[in-house]
Amino acid sequence: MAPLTNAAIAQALDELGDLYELDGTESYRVIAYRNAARTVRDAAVSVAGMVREGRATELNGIGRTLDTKLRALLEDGDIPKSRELRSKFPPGLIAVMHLPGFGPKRARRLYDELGIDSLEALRDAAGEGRIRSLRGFGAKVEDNLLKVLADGHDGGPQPRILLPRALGLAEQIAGALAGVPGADRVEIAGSARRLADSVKDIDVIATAADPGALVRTLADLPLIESMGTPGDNAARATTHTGMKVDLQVVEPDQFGNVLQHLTGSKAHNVALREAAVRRGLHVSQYGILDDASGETIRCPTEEEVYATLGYAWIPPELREGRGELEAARLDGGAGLPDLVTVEDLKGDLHCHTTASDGRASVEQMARAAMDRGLEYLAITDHSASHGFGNAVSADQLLEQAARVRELNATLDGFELLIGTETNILPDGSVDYPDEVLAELDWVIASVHTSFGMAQDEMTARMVAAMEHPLVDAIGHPTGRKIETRPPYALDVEQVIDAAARTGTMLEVNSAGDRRDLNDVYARAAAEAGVPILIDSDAHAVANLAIVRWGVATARRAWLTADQVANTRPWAQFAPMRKRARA
DNA sequence: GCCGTTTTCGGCCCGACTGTTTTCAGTCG
Repeated sequence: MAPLTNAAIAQALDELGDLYELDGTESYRVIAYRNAARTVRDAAVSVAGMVREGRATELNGIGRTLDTKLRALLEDGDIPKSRELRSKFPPGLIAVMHLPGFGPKRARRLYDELGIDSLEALRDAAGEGRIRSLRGFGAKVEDNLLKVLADGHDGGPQPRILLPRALGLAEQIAGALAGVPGADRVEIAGSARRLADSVKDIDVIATAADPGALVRTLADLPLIESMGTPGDNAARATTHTGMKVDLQVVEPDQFGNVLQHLTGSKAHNVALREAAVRRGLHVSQYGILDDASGETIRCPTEEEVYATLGYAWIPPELREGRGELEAARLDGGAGLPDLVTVEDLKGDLHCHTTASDGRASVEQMARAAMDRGLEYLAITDHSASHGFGNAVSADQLLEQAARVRELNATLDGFELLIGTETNILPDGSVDYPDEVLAELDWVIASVHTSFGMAQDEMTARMVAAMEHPLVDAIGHPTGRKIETRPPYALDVEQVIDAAARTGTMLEVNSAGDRRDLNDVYARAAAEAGVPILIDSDAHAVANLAIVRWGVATARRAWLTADQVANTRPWAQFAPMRKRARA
């Protein structure tokens, strides 16, 4: 049987949590399953492997009971308790439970009292007015339910907006509000501020002499489609693209508390508050209640919030409950990393031109890179067997190499490199002859075909490519597309090991729908000593700027400038290439 | 179910909102 992926294990734990919740078990057990599922999903190493080695309880939130259940899952393909509870509740009930406004209690009563076992049965019952007959349910619940179903909710996770688009909206809104006379501080909070892969809604927090003016300005913005009923100090709006926007205008003396609270993440805040309780402090968005004095400490800035709790200020990108609190402790923490910035980047090692599927010439890309202040740029058009855009034959590539070298000779203080993004074929070979690759300055190898291979085959394919002495780096190593395509089946742990062993760099591709490696894997790779690249993969001049998103992922991966290879000047980067070390 | 600078037992973040209710349960972030 194929080894279970972390995603599959996490799904099994979430399912059992759902079933326990329907069964009415105590809530802390359900929370424990959700926490464990999250830990497994975020793990950079194979959890199945850890279970087999008897090390699963080293993972945060996995104890002896869960270890036993995971063993059963790996050995028999299922958890006995899951099997038992599945026979007790119809599968459609979990979807009912996950509808907005519903939960385990309501789903259970609908099942027990009306026999509702699916979304279809629920829709029928609501249409016939049977829901409102139940005690505790009324006409409003029924109306809202029909609306939710009409909106296409199916009890699954709601689609999220990619960060570039969401942050673009948020920055427009915050910028407009900051320009209102009397507006003081205006900040974006939430997952957009943490630069997460995707965002559900936008939170904006402000201080202002005239809060009403901010609310009115928000309502009048062209990108706003509708407003909920605005209060004096808060409003909820919806953009034409369907994004929810929450604005809160708060008192200056608790701005830090609110900003910290609304930036999250939930996991970070829970960990922060649990640690605070042990020290007699209770954290909320309104302040920090000190048990000893009975006083509530209000903080104008986030720095004061963290300092009051005994921590250095923590960059939002790190607030995911992944060890940042321990590192930030003022009394003996290891210290937080000095995170890489866009300004640290000295070169871009992955871009395309009209030779393959780009929209600009070599010269245009080079000039644009120089205008951005970069010191080097590698032209890496797609290779001979590429299926879309123009395929570049070996001869064409060599001709392009000559042109690039000629142009490079005319560029003062800039290194224009000729490279390629060569395809990794299913057998792990690449699609140019070695003699051609040897003529180049730089080679990225990427998978663009046969995504459906089994994990061991795909891993072997990737490792074989890394064994190639002329492959300097692997592009978008897991192939995921955020919100639309899962990564291909890949043992990333093995890929990282092979990268470290062979001296192959791993890319964090900056495309807003890729950001691949992701934050978890990029962190693991850097910790294993693998040099990380942050590349634009630009297909047009303007796209060179999207390294912003790659840097965002790198920061969420705790990366310092030193761990990112292309923060170095060319003279230091050049000898790091595998071809220069042979 | 997990976990330990009070604890191997007894805790486990904090508050808002909604809809249904005469005081609160359930859900959400």
